[in-house]
Amino acid sequence: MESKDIRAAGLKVTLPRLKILDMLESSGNRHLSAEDLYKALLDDGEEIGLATVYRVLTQFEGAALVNRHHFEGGNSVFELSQGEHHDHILCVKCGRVDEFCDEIIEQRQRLIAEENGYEMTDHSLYIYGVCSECSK
Amino acid sequence: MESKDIRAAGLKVTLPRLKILDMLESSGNRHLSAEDLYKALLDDGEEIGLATVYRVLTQFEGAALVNRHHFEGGNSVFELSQGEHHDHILCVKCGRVDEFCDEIIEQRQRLIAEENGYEMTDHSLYIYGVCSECSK
DNA sequence: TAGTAAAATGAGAAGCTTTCGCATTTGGAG
DNA sequence: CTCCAAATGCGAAAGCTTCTCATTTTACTA
Repeated sequence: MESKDIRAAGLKVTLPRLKILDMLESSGNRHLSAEDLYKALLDDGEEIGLATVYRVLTQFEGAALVNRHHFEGGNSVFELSQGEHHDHILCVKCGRVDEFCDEIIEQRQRLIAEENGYEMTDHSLYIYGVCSECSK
Repeated sequence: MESKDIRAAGLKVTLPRLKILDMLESSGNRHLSAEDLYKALLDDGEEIGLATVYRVLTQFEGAALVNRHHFEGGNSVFELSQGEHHDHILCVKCGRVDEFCDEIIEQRQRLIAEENGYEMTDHSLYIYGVCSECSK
């Protein structure tokens, strides 16, 4: 029950928003596209519109409840922003996604931003490759 | 005259392809969207179709003549792949793009891929921030 | 240098993801 | 319980990118 998170974001606690949050938590896949989420909810018998899914995800992103990623060659995917920041490494064959944190890279990024006269607001790092399963 | 590059890619040397290459070289902006390129060519009085621009850029990408980037929140941009690999830092206010290379980050990425059992094929790193001009 | 087959082009249609507009419904404060 | 602002659902519309196909161009050959 995370109604408080929704309320804390200044949003009304509505059925669609709760359902979307539930789905993000309970789905085996931590990285879902809006379409994935929409279909999963329909399969569960929910009545919801795709536009609502997009709207809510965008609001949740603004409220830092979810993170949006633009993986190569496709649509946005969303994940619950639980815990600390992390980056992603993905398999170009099977689509598998793994997460990692690397403090050294984070540090270098801050340094590079500074060296170039930027105040860093965000960054995105994706490593693409072939996972161990797919390279057998 | 880089007809040889086009030919080396197994492509016929056609007017549109030469024009696109020229524009990528001569444009002050190293990072152009397909639309930018298309409009710039029209402004130069060329007769070319947008579909051709997309097609050619995709082929050039396959031939490693250009690199395609997906900057946040928008369309693809292309740049001539001259010289060595580099990453990008962009201003979220004015859209300015700077480039940088960081061997330490490159190293860490290779290490992380290895640790996760991936054969790295590619990676993309974008740092977003506010540039010195815009933060005044 | 002309002829020819294959490849490339241009224009518009179509595909996908995402957003918009608006009438209807819902949440929650009073 | 009532009511108003906020949220929803639906279809339409907006980008960006790709596809289709008739026409043109390239590069090879005679």
